[in-house]
Amino acid sequence: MRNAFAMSITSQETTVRLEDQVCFALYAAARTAQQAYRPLLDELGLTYPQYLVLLVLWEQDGQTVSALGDRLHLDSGTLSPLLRRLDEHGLITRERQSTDARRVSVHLTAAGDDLRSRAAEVQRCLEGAVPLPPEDLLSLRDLSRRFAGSDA
Amino acid sequence: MRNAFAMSITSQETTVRLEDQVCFALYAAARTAQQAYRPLLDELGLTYPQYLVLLVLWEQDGQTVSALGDRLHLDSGTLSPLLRRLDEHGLITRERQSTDARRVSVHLTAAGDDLRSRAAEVQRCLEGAVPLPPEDLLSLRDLSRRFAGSDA
DNA sequence: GGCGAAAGCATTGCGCACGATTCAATTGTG
DNA sequence: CACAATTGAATCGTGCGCAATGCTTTCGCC
Repeated sequence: MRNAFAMSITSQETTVRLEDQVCFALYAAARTAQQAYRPLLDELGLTYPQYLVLLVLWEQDGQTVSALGDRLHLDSGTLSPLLRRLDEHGLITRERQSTDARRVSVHLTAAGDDLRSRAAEVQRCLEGAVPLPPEDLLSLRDLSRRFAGSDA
Repeated sequence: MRNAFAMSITSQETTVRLEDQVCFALYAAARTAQQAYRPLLDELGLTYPQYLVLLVLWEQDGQTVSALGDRLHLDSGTLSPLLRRLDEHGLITRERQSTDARRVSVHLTAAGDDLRSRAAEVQRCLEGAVPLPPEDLLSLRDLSRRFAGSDA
């Protein structure tokens, strides 16, 4: 609103600066985070979204596709091919539920379960690499959650 | 290391909870931000990264591909096809510099410049839609910048 | 001037994200 | 029971993101 008058004069006036934008900062920070994970996850043959799926399955095995999607805020259009690749890599299996043949439950294989301890090492490697003090990380996490959780 | 013993008993012990992770919070928040922009940018025929490129060009026209990449933290593998689509949509033109034929400078067309005022409207629509108080948004932006800026 | 190294950009390949659509299976309703 | 509506997952098309590769151009250095 504040530049309403200036905007009416010439299009040169509406300077929306990139660096002022919260959304761009989030966009850049999220990609920075994934880049930090990449070299470590490469050794496990995982992408970051695949790692997140395993994280959810390690918490509780045998969840449905839509349950995974609820946790990760992803739909079947993203998860189905991702799960197919995890299946092809031998980390999970998928099977239609007998009680409701619409649902597909996702289960870890032994190989998928074995990655858990190696993934814990990934976490330890990254904890030391973050340049922000712990209290700022907590603030960043909580603010991000509130930002994202608002639409849920 | 703290769960090394427990880990040797059963793999159930290394619980890295998804919701505790800063990186997942950033990942989810960044996608939430893009989803907030999407319906508004759809009316302009833009994606969010395309909008960011135009934002940079509205600040200063005629920048090179690598200059845009520096601002947005994107490489030519991402920008080249994105710029080609903006070109095909008639919003920008690209031309090799005569002084240095390696460089390609990107210029707004009249149509690209006209989008500027409509984009300002997008900003105003979103400002009211964000559920966080302004001071929290500033905190989120600055923490995100520090998180991302550390690797620069 | 010649020539190897580096810069700048384009292309390719793969894996997300997401809207839209499709399809089977289930649920709800009369 | 019939049948319309809904649900759950898969598929498709488009557009990022990014590593790897290739190619032209420029620069550095002799």
